[in-house]
Amino acid sequence: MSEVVTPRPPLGCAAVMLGLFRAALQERHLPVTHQREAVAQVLFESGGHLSADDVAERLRGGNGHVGKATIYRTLGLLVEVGLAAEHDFDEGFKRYETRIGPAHNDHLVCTSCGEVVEFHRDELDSLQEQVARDRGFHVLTRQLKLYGLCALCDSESGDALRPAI
Amino acid sequence: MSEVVTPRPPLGCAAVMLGLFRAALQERHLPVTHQREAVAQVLFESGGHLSADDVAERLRGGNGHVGKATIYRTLGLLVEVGLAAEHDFDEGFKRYETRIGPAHNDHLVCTSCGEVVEFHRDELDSLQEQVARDRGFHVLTRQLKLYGLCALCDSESGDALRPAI
DNA sequence: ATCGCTGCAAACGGTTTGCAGGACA
DNA sequence: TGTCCTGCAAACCGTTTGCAGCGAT
Repeated sequence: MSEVVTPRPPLGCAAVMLGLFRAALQERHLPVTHQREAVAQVLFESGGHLSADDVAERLRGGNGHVGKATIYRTLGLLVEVGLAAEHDFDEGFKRYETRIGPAHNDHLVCTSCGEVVEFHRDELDSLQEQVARDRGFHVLTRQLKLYGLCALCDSESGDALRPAI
Repeated sequence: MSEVVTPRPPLGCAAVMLGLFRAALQERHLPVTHQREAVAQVLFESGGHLSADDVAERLRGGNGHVGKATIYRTLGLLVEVGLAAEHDFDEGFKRYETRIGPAHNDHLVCTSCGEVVEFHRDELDSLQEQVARDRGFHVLTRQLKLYGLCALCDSESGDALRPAI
C-alpha cells in the first residue's frame, strides 16, 4: 500500500523551491522581482493549499504588500514552470499548492472544515491505465476528489450521543 | 469488469424523468410551470452534459424563451431533487446531466474536443472504501476526472505520419 | 537603456439576487 | 386569491486585462 506523498514539505524545502523558481525565471530571461519571490515564498512555506486571497492575506502580515493581479500572475507562472499545482475544490475559487516531483492528483476534501488531504494508491495508476486502454483514450492528467467528512467533523456531527467508551 | 452506466438514456426516458420531476414538485407543493418543464425536458432529452448556456440555446430554437435566471434556478432545483447532477470540468462554468439511479462520478474528458464520457469500475468503489477506512474519512461523494485526448483527437494530433495500414 | 514587471482600477464572465408583474393551485 | 414563479437588469465575485510608471538585467 502506498502512503501520503507530501503532507508537508520537509524543513528547508521552501528555500530549495525558491532557488528552483529563481533558476526557472533566469532560464526564461524573466526578471526575479521581490514580488515574485514573496508570493513564491508564501506558497512554499505554507505547505498547504492556498487561494490567491490566502496568499494576499499572508503577505499583508509582514512581508510587504503585493497587488492581487501580480499574485495571480505569479501563481500562474509557478504553475507554468511546474513548481505549483492548481486545484479546484468546488469552492468558487482556485487553490494552489507547492508541487514537488510527480503531480498530486488525489485528494480527500472535508466539506465541513475544508481540510484537504492528499493520498496516493498505486492501484489508481494502473486502473487509470486500464480505463484508458479500454477506451482508446490518451490520459494526460487526472483529478480524484473524495468529498466527505474528516474524522473530526464526522465525530462532531454524529457521535454526540455515542461517547467513546 | 463494469461497463458504461448510461452513455445515453433509453428512448422514452425523457418522458419518465419529466414525470418524476412533476411529482417531485407537487410533493413539495411547488408550481409546475411551463418554464420548469421546458428546462427539464431539454436536459432529459439531450442525454449529455449541458451548460446553462446550452440549455438556453436549445430553448431558443423552438420550445419558447426562458430567462437565464430561471434556467439556473430550475437546474438547481433538478439537482436538489436528485434528477440532475452538476459537474465542473474546469471550463469556467458548470455542466448538468440527467441523473438516473446512482451518481455518475467518473469521467473521461477530452481537452481537445470537449467530449465527456462516463465510465465505471467497481474497483474504484472498493478503493474509495479502503482509503476512507485508512484515513478515518467519511466519504459522501467522489469525482474522478481523467483529462486527455479521445481516440479521435489523439490520432489527429499525432498520427498524421502513421496512416492505418 | 531596454524590456518587462507592478499596481491600480476597470473589464470580464458565469452565476445570483432584487423587484415588479404574471402564473399556478 | 394568495403564494410562488418569471424575466429583466443589476449585483456579485473570482479572475483577467489595459495602461502609466517603475525596476531588474
